[in-house]
Amino acid sequence: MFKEVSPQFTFAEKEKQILEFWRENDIFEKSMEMHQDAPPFVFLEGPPFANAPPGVHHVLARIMKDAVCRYKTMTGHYVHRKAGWDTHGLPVEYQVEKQLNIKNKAELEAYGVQNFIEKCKENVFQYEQDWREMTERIGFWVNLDDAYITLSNDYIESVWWVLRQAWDKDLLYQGHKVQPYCYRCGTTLASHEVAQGYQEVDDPSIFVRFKLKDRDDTYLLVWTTTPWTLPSNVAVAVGEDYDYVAVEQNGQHLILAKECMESVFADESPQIVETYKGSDLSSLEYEPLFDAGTYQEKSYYIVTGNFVTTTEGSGLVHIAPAFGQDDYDIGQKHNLPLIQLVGADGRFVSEMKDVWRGEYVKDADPQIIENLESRGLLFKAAEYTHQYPFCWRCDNPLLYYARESWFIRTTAIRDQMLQHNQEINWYPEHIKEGRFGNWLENNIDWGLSRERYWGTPLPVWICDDCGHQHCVGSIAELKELGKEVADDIELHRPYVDDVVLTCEKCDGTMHRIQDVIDCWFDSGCAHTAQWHYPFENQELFEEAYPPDFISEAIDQTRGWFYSLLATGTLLYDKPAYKNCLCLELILASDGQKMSKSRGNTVDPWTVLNEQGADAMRWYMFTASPPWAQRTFKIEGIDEALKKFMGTFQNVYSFFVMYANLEKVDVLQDAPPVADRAVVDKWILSRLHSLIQKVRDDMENYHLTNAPRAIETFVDELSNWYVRRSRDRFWGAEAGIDKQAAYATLYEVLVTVAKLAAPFVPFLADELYRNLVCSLDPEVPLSVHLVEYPVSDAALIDTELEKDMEFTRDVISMGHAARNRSGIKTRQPLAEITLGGLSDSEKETVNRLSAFVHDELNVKEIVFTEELDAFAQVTLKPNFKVLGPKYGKGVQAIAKALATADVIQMKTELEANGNLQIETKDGEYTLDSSEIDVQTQNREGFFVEVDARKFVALSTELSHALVLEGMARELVNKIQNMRKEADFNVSDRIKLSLNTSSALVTEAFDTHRDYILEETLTTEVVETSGEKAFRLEQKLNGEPAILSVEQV
RNA sequence: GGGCUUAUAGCUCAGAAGGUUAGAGCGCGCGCCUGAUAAGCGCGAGGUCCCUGGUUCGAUUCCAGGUAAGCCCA
Repeated sequence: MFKEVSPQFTFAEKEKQILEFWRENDIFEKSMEMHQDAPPFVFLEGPPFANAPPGVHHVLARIMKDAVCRYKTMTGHYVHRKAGWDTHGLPVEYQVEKQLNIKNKAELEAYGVQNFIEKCKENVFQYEQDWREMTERIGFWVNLDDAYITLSNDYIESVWWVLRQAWDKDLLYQGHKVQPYCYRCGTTLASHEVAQGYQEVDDPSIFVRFKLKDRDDTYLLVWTTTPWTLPSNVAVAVGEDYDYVAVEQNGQHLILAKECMESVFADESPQIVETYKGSDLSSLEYEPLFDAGTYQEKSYYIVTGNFVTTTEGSGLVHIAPAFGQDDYDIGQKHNLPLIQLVGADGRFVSEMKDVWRGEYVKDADPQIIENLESRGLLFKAAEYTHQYPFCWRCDNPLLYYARESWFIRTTAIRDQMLQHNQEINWYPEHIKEGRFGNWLENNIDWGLSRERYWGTPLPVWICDDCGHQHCVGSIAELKELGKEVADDIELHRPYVDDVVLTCEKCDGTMHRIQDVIDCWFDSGCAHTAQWHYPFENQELFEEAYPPDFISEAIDQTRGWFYSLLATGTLLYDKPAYKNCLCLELILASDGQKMSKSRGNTVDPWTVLNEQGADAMRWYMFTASPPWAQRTFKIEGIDEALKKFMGTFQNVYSFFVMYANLEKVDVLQDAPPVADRAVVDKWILSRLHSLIQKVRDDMENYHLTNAPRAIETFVDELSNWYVRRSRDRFWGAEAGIDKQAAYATLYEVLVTVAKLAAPFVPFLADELYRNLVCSLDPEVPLSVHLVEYPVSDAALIDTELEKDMEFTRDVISMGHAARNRSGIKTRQPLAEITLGGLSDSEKETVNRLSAFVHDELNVKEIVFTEELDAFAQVTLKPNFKVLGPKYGKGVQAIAKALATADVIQMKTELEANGNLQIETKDGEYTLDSSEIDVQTQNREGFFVEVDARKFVALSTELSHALVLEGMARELVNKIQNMRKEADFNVSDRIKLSLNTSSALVTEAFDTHRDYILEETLTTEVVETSGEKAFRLEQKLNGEPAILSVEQV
C-alpha cells in the first residue's frame, strides 16, 4: 500500500517536511559519500557578500548551480561543493562609514583603523543567517559549514603566496595609474562607483594656438575641454593616418585635421596652403604655452596616437600625462615627463609658476582662458555638453589623476589567457569571442592596489633607507623576517602594518606599503585559496584544478570570470575552469531593473512561503534560458505550479488512489513490454526518448530545454496516456492489460521523478519515497541517492511516436468539426470521413483506430479520395524541391497551377503519376512529389480542413445512435448524483428511474447492462428508499426522476 | 562614444542549413466535461516575425545600415 495522497496540502508545507527528512537522514552527505571513489566533478562557488540579504537573482544563480551538481551526482560523480564568502572591499567600508557617519579618511583614522576593521568584520556577516536559510530552503546543496572565507588568515596567506608568485615572475610592479579621484573625499573611486555618477554637464571647449618652433606664424590648433590641464601640457597628439591641412587666416597659418575644418570654421572657408599626413607632423616641436620648467625628458613636440579622433575638436589633442589614461600611456611610450601640477586637494600646487597656485582647478578654468586670450593664443572658446563623472557621495566632479599604484602585469600573459579562453566552454557560446574575448584582447595591466583599509594587505615591504622592496609570501616568512611578530598575527591592517622587517641589503628598517588589494583579486584566487593551497591540501588541489564548473551572472565577465582566469594563467598556465554558465540579469515585473529605490524588488521568501521552492525553481528553469534576460513574474510561478507541478501531482495521486483501491502489486506481475497495450508502448517510447533528450541537454548545460521537455512529457502523460487508459485502471477486470497499465504508469512516474530530481528535488523525493521506498525497505532512502535514468534504445519506437502524433492531429480536427456541428461528444455518430491521407497515413489511422473511435465517439472511419466534395483544393509547386531545380521557373509554374482547372490536373496527376503543364516560359513535367495538394475550408459542411487533409462528420442519427446517446446521458447523470450525494468511489448502489419518456425507457432497457456496470448499480428498484438521493433531471430534453442509494 | 546581447500573438517563449497557410503556454472568447478537482478538456479569435535597403525565382530567416531595450566599458 502506498501512503495516501491527501488532496489537502500545500507544496510549501510538504517541502518543509522533506527538508526535515533530508536533515535527519543526512541525505546530502550520503549523496557525497556514496560517490567518494567516483570520478570527481568540481564545482567552484563564486563567493557572495553576506552584507545584504539575498535577492531573487541569487536564487537563480544558486538553483542553476544546484541542478548541475545534482545531475552530476546522480550520473555518478563525486561533486565538491564548498561554499564561499566574499568579505573584503570598498562596498563594506562604505556601509560601515555610513553607519559610523564617517565622511573621509581623516575621520576614519581618528576613529581608529583597528576599530574600523572590526566593524567591517561584523558588517560582512550581517546577513549570513538569511543566506543560510535561503540556501537551505531552495534546496541548494552546498557545504556551508566548510565554507572558504576571504578574510580568514588561511585564505589571505594563500593570496599572499599568489602575489609572491607574481613577484617572483616579475609580474607585480609599482607604477602610475590614472584614476578617477574625488579631491573632497580624498579617495579614488572604483569603476562601479564612477558609473553611478555620470551627469550631463557643460564644460568649456576651447581651441588654443600652439606656436610651432622654427616657423613664423604657424600654429597648431589644439582642442581641450579641461583648460586646467594645459599648464601640465608636454605634447600634442595627432592621428597618424589622418589628413591635416595648414590654412591661412588673418596672416597666420593654422594646422588642423582636414575633416575638422567644417566644424571649426563654420561658415568661413579659409584657404588651404599646405597638406600633410599625421605622420608628417610627428616630432615637430612647439613652444610651451606657459612658462613651465624645463624637464629632463624631451617635451613639447608632436606624437601620434590611435585615440585621436576627428569627430570632434581639431584632430590635435593636448597631452598631459598626469590627467588621462591615454595621455599617461602615450607619455610612457614616448618617455614624456609626468607633470603633476595639481595636488590631492584639487588645487594647483606651489611649484606652479603662474598665478593660479592654490586655486581649485575648475575655478581656474575661466582665468586660464582669459590669460590665453590676452596673449592672443585663444582661437575659439565655446561650451561643450557631455557626460562627466561626479562623486556619488559628495556630488563633486571627479578628476582623472595619475596616482602611484601597484599592478599585476597581465599584459605579459595576455596571449596565454586568450589561448586558455579557447579551452573554456562558455554558455552561451558568444561570450567566448564576444564580451570576454574582446575584454581579454584589450587587456591592460591590472591595477591592484587600493589606498584603503579593509582588504588583503599588499605584502610588500620597502626599506626606509635604501628603498629595497620585498614581497612576503607566507606567515612563516613574515615571522622569520619580521621583528617580534605575534604568534597569532592577524593578516589585516593595522596589525600587519606594525610588522617591521630588517632589510637584507642594508640592515635598515622596512615598512609595509599602506595599500590593500582589489577584492576581485581575493575571489579570483578562490581555486587555490579555498584549499589554503599550497600550505595544505596539496592532493585535493591537484585533483580539483581546474574546476569543472562555475556559474555567475554576466557582470562577472570583467569581474570573477576574468580574475580567476588571470590568476589561473599566472600561476599554472592553465584555464581556471572548464565550463562557465553565464547568467543574465533578472528584471522586475515592470521590465525595469530591480532596485529598492524603485520599490519593485521581490523578496524570495514571499514566493518560498507561498508557492514553494520547487515552483520557484521550475519557473526559473523553464521560463527562459538562464542567459536570456528575464522579467520575474509571480504569475509565471503560479503557472509553473499549475501547469507542471499540479499535473504531475495529479497523475501521481491518481495512480496512488487507484493502486490502493484495487490493491495492485506493481512490483509483481509486470508483463513484458511486448505484451503491453499500444498506448503503453507509446508512453514508454516517449519516456525513453525523453531520457535521452534530458541527458543530452544536461551534458550541454541546457538547463532550460531539459525541464521543458519533461513538462511536455508530463502533459502527454496526463492528457493522453492517462486519459486514454483511465478505464484500464479502474473497474477493469484483473488481467494482463490491467497489470500492464499499472506497471507502465508506475515505471513512468518513478522514472520521471528521477529525471526531475535535479530541478524539483522536493516533489521528486516525495514521489520516489512513496512509490519506491514504501514498497522496498532495501532501496536508497531518497531519489537523490539513486542513479539517473538511462535510456533504453530498445524501447524507443520513433515510428509509433510519429503515428500517434498524426492520429492525435486527426482527432483534434475531429473535435473541431464536432464543435462546429454542435453535437456533444456523448452522442455517438455513425462515421467520420477522412480525406487527403497518403496510404501510409491511412494505415496509421487504421492501426490506431481505437483512439479515434473512443475520442470522437464514432462508429466507423471512412477514407475518401474525393477531396473537392468536402474541401476546396488548390495545387502548389513544392517550392523546396522545384526551386533549386528550375530557379526562376517556379513562379511561372505556380501561376500555371493556380489558373488551370485544378480537378482536371489532379485527375491527370493521379492517372499518369505526372503532370504536363504549359507556362509562359515553356512546358514542364512535374511528378507528384513536386506538387503539393492543398485543401481549404469550404462552407456548409461539418468539416475541419488543414493544409493537406480534412475530417468530415456524418451528423445523421439513427434511432439506435439516439438510444446509445441517451444511455450515456443516463450514466453521466447518475455519476454526478453519486458524487453530489458524497458516495465513495467504490460504493455499490440501488437505482430507481421514473420517467414518462418512452425514449428514456427504451434507452435504459436497451443498454441496461452498460448503465448498471458503469454506475456500480447492483439493484434496480421500483421505488426509492427513505434515504435515497433523488433528483429530477432533463435527459437530452426528456424528463426523468432518478434516485440513488448506497447498498 | 565603444563592445556584446536581444527584438516573433496582449504576456512569456519556441521555431525555420532561405520554400509561399510561423507554433506553444498563459490571458481572452465560445463550448464541453465533472469520481485525477490548487481541477481537466476541446475549439476559436489574435502576427507588417522592429524598420529600410541588398542578395535570391523566393527573406520573418542570410548580408548591410538604422531604431529601440538591456548589460559591460568609457
